Amino acid sequence: MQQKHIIVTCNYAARRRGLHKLQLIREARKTCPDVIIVLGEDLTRFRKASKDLYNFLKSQIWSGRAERLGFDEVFLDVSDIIDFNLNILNYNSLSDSFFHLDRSDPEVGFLYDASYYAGNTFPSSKLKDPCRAISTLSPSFGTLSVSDADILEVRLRLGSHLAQYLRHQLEEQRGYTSTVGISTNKLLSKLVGNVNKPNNQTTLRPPYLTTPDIGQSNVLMFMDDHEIGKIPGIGCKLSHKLRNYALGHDPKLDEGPVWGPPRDGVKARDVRLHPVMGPDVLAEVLKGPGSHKDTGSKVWGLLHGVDNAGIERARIVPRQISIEDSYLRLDTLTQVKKELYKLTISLIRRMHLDLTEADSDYGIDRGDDDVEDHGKGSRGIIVDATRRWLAHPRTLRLSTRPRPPTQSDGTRSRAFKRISRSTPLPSFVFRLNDPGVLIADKLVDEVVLPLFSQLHPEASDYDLSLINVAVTDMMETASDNRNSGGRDIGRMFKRQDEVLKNWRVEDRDVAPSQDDRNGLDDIDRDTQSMKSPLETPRPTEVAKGSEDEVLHTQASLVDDMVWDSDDDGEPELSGSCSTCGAIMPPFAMAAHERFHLNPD
DNA sequence: GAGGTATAG
DNA sequence: TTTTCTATACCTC
Repeated sequence: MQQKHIIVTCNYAARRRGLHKLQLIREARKTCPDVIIVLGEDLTRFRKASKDLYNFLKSQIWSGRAERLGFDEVFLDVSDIIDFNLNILNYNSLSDSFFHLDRSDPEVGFLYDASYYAGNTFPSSKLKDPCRAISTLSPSFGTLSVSDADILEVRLRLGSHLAQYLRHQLEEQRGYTSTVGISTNKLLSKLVGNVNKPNNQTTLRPPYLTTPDIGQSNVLMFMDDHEIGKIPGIGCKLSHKLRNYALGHDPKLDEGPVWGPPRDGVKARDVRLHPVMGPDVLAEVLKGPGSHKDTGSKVWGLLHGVDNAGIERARIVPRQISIEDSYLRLDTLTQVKKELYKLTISLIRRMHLDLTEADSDYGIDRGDDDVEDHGKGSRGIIVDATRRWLAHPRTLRLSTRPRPPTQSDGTRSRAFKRISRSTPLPSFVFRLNDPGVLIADKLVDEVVLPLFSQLHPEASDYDLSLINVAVTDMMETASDNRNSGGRDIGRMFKRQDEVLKNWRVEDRDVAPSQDDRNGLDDIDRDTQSMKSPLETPRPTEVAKGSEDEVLHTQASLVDDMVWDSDDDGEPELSGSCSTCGAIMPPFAMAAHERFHLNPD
């Protein structure tokens, strides 16, 4: 798929032929003359497919904990499902197990063989040893002290079967193939998902701890062989510093333009086993602008497969929406105005697509927020008084990337940084029955151009390689509950009175003044205390998807470890739906039941 | 709050 | 040409 002069992404067939992401078009054609390149400028379809993928996967799990990573990956926390099935597992007949997918309906689920893993494992099992570790789980299970390692073994097996089931459902019901990793946290499940791709799944086998009787931890073994830069959370800056350090260079004496994979061969083990290495040394090595406070211990954890980050529910609305374009040359005000106008039109359209929904009672609708079809043409900005805003951004930001001035000594400065200015977003952009073109026009004149002048005060002393226009600082309208999985709804309703003071949820609603906003800031979940997966090993799955055809379908399943059933913060004033288990205030249940009866 | 850095797909 | 177009979290001031 092409953007500008670049192949931005390609499917596995193309990769097998030697193509890769961010490759120049001409290179790609040379490598693979019969390549089919499609323009990939309009991502509307992909956004929609991504949303569909996410909603589908989320609908299959109990916890509501489904987190997106990009368009095509989803982490799922399925701990509760695994624990439920673990508790009712009959160890005398593992081969004839039934996996329950519904707490209250024992008919819902599938048959499976709990004496082995579904799909691949890492390390791969040469010989199928179906009964390993299970011998210790005797019929007297209840009175025996079963080791954490044995429980983890079974939980991961269950996870592997659930993953296989979900992948099958995804293919049957949605037509997406997928790749999945199953482990106890996001880091491990994502990485182990890479072991067999595409269209496959891999479970990271125990032991997760190194012990005298069991032996070396598979987690360490697995992590140790990873290139330092392949570890999620260690990007090019950190890996560069780590490489320099591990190779014995004085970080200050680092020289040479480090580009591409500069120096290879530095693995996680090289850093981990480096003399005197530890969180403090790492903190020292990695410190610098842009690194966060905790970098040392964070990276030290990553090297050991430790990742305490929980799986976060996706938000109803994004935190920001931005539209950008890059240019070979952009240095006149006339050109700039034209581009700002184009970007602003796009931005308004995206705001309507992603920040509004069809109006409906209780905010519990049939999920039909498909305004996409109306929003396509460049002038086709939706004008629809029956829609309402899900969130009002309060800030508009304009960023540019000035082309670095060529130095007199011929050396081109490498700095390629963005600069930005922001300002409150005027409320006229929320008028749903004004033509978008007029809104964009007004916005450019009154807000965007002044911002541009702030960024570039000299009338014609700029050469821009990029412009970005963004809206940020979303104020969500609290009557929507669809991303809460039921958990926060009690709290949201408690706040509704205050919220309604500020927001007209109708056609002409206007953003409240900044002074008026009440306690919406801490609408986030209570902070949970989390344990290290290695201290308390419990299975997690990550599913990633195959990158086939049009759709990148990476779904990551993470089976718990973060949430215990006793602290999920459900509000007291709520009932739960007998069909789907969603938690909601009693008065919302009637409408919710109608939703089940009439799904589309 | 404002502006910038780092990371990811 | 460290590139494309986004999105997020977190840093300092």
